[in-house]
Amino acid sequence: MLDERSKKVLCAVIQNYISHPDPVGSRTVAKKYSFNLSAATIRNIMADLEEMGFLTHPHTSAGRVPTDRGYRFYVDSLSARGDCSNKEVIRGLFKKLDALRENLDMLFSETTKTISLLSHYLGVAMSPDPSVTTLKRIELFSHRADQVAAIIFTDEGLIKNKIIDMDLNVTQKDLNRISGYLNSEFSGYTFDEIRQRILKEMSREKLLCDRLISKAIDICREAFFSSYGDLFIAGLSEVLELPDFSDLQKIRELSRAVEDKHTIVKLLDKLSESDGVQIIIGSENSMNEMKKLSLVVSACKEDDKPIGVIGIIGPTRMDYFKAISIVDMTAKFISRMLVEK
Amino acid sequence: MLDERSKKVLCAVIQNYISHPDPVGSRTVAKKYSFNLSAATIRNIMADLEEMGFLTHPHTSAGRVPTDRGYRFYVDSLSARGDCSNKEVIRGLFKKLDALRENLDMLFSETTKTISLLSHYLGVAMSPDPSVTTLKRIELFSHRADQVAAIIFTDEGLIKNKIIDMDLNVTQKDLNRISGYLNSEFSGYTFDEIRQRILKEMSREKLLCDRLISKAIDICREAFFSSYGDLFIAGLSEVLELPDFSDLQKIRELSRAVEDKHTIVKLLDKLSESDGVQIIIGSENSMNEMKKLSLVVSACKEDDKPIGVIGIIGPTRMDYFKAISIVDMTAKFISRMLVEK
DNA sequence: TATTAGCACTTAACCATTGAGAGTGCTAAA
DNA sequence: TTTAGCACTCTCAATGGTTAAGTGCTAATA
Repeated sequence: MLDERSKKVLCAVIQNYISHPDPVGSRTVAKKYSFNLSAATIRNIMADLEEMGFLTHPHTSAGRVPTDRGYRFYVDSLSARGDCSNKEVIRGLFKKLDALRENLDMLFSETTKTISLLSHYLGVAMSPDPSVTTLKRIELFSHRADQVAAIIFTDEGLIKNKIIDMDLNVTQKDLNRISGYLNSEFSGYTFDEIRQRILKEMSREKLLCDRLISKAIDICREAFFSSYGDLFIAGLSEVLELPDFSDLQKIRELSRAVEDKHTIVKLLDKLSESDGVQIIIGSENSMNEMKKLSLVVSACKEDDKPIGVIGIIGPTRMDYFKAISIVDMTAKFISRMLVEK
Repeated sequence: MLDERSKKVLCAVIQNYISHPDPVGSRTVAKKYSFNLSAATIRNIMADLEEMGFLTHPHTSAGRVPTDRGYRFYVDSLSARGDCSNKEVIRGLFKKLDALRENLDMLFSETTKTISLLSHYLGVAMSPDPSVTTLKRIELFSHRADQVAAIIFTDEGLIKNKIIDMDLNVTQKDLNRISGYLNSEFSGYTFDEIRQRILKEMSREKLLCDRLISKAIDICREAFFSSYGDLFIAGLSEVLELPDFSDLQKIRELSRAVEDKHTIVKLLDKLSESDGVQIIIGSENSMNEMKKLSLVVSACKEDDKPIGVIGIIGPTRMDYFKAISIVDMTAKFISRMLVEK
């Protein structure tokens, strides 16, 4: 449906627009990219591309600007991925290696900063959705009066604290028995599975007679009921330098999108299962707040277990090639690093 | 040095400017505030106030605008504090009561959101500087190969995880002995004191012979060496609605200030010792990034122990009265809540 | 002597006009 | 099928004139 020549013109328009935020005209394309065609011909082609929905007009006498569909075509044709051996990236990431040892949260938060510095867009990262992490061990301590502290270790190397309110006093001895029971019963299961099993257990009335075990189940319900991973975003000041966010209205939209972490979390959550770099352009996204932004993300995996999502948020007019290669490299780097450890 | 009338004019100018972001002229003051004086007289007074450094001129034919010194005078004369019984505030805060039970981090993060919603400025909160928190108990677990997880409970109710790299394998049994030793030795001391004691212990060569204890000291060094508290900031989209941040340059400055958490942490840290609401206006602040912003903060204390700092960051043209009362109430509310618990 | 009215002056903000420049669409010729 | 040419459209920046707000100063006033 698109002949070779049209494709080239489309890509030329997009590339030019990405590097230079003004609508691009037929003359520019004819001159800068060595088609042996006159401006008039290019003009005709561009008119066709517009009719097909790949380009638009801000107004009659302005050049062409890509639509989301245009970007999509461009991105899909960008097959050469990830191997832009950007030394800068590698060095930057190596420096962050230390942070990893500390804890995953630290790693993710540093990663977002690095990504944003490298890409000049927003860096995002989300630690794994707890529902798919696997319980390794749980330890319980009486904390303050009426409160129990649960320390949860996962196979992924995460440590989570939960403070649980209790309606009656429980001794440390009781807690030890409870944690013993929980570990023997639930260790090796994901939080999701544990939740489901708890629901089943609860229906067995026999167990409810054992006060301690019903207590244990209460604790579990609290401890494993945590919906989403943590979200990290960095680089707002970086992105405000872009001409795309030169007017107040757009900045407000952006800041709302960034502050409404819930939206982004839901979005990233959907993508955390898939492999490789994924791209969502503008309105392809179902979230209203993000309609004018694009996402380039990749899941990080340790062997086959998802251990988080990292990515870039930027304007639809984004340097997708650069973004893809940064995200790809970073995700692979983190995955590799975690396997080695 | 300032007669009663001048004071009143100054306050009138500032109040008007706070509620309405345009330079205020002599006519406005004469009309809106019932001085029985003509505009001309007000004009003379304003000229005097300008000479004394309380007001400025954006340009010759514009009205007056307060200087930082002017704001300072105004704020100092605002003695009626905190008792603006704002029902809204109270209700909003009560809702957050649940979050407290979870953990302090959650509480602080929610508090910033509430504060920003109520004030329409940035809400900030910093959890306590670890160096002044008191160790209640430490538990050690072998985590992954070569890694030990330290769970630190403080008297303040905080729980901290630290993952510590070990150069040699230690069994769980060893870890239990180590934690037993640490608890008997350091429980009840602040992190600062612990650090100092460790330095002393290390010089006693006798102990170094006991491999386990030297190991323990290694662990401590890692575990208690954490410089600052966590900083939470919320409400950027709120603050972008203000006319004070209507141009790009100012927004960039603001976003840089917000992203450079280190600067704010240092600033808040200085204020975490003092009692009551403290106010820093524009250039009174030593940090360059914050020269055009004001801070209204208060330390939260449990009995006499500092458990964090909360506050508001906004433009120098801030509704200080409202800000002060919100900060004061919130800080007192949190302090009270934590004592009761 | 303190206050006020009046007036000249300054400046920003708004508005309409203008011309240049960029780019298009269309037509007719190659 | 491609291209040259041309009329047309639209933005943008500069220009200039007008208005409104506000000042500072001076002279009159209570």
